[in-house]
Amino acid sequence: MRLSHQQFRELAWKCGLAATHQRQVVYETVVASHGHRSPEQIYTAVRKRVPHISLATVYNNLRLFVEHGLLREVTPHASTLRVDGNIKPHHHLVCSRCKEVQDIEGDFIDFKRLSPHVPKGFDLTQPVVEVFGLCRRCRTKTS
Amino acid sequence: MRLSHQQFRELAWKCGLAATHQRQVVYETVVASHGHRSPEQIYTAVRKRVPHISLATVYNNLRLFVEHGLLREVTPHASTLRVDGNIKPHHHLVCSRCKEVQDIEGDFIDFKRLSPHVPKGFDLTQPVVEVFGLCRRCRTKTS
DNA sequence: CTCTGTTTTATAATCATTCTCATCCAGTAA
DNA sequence: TTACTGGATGAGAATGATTATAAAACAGAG
Repeated sequence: MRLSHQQFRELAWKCGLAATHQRQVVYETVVASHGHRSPEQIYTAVRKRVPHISLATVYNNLRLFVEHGLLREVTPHASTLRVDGNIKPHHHLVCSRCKEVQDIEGDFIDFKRLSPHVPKGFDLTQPVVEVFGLCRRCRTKTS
Repeated sequence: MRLSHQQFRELAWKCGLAATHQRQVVYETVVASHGHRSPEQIYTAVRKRVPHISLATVYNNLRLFVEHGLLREVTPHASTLRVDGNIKPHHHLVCSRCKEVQDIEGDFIDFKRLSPHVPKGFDLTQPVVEVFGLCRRCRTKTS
C-alpha cells in the first residue's frame, strides 16, 4: 500500500508523530504485507526502498505505531517464557498493557459460531483461549 | 507441592524421562508456585533447595516438561514480535506447535458466560481473542 | 559394582531488542 | 529562503533471554 506524503502526514499528526520518510515506508510496508510479520522481515522489505535504514529505526517506529494504535501487536505477552503448572483445561485473561495473566474458567466459546471460520484441518479439540483486555490497575492509569 | 521420589519417578517414566533430583525440584517448584512464572523466577526458587543448579538445567527441564505435557506454556507464540497492519477488530487462530497465526472473523464469545468469570475492573470493551489449536500441517505430522 | 547413555554444569555463543550518541532532518518562525 | 530547534536516524555497542558445547557426574540396567 502506498500513501501520498500528504495522507501519511495527516495520519502521523493525529498521533503527534513527525512524518518522516522512513516512518512512512515502514508503515506502508507493514500494511501492505497483509500478515503477521517480524521486525526483521519488515526491515528486509523496507530496505528495498530505503537501503540505508537502520534496524533500530524499524524497531523504534514499530513500537511507536503500536503504542499509537496504528498497528497491532500480535503477541501482547510478557516477552519471556511463562510456565503454568496447572494443566487442567482453563483459559487466560491477559492484560494487554502490563501483561499480567489470570486464569479463568468457563465455557464461553460458541463453537457453532466459531467453527465456520476455522479452516479445514485445524484441530480445535482442546482449544486454549486467551482473552485480552485491560486490567483494573492499567485501566485507571492516566497514561 | 512435594512428591515422594517414588511418585515423581512414575510421573517421569511415563514420559520416558529419567527421574533426577534437579528435575523433581524444578517440577515441584513450578506446580507449587500456582502462577505463571518465568524461568528466572523458577531458578531463584529452586536454588533454595538445590543451590548449585544451573540456569540451563532449569531451561532444559522446563522445555522437556512442556514438550511432554507435564507443564503448559503460557505464551505459545512465536518468540519474536509480530506486527499486524489490520487494526479492524478480528481474532487470531494460532497453531500451538508451529506458531502460525491466521485471522478469523466472527462473534463467537458468549459474553453472558464469560463475564461472571472476569474480575471487577477488567476492561473487555474491545477484547481480542486468540484461540490455540493445531494447524493441519502440524496435526498430520508424526512427531 | 560396573557400564552406558543421559543429565548436569559452567561457560561461551546466539539472537532479539534496546541503548547511546553523534549527525541529520522536519517543521516552525523570521 | 534561511536559520533554528527538538525530535528522528544510523552505526554499533550493550543488554537480556535462551541455547549450544563439552567435560564431569549421575541414573538406571545388568
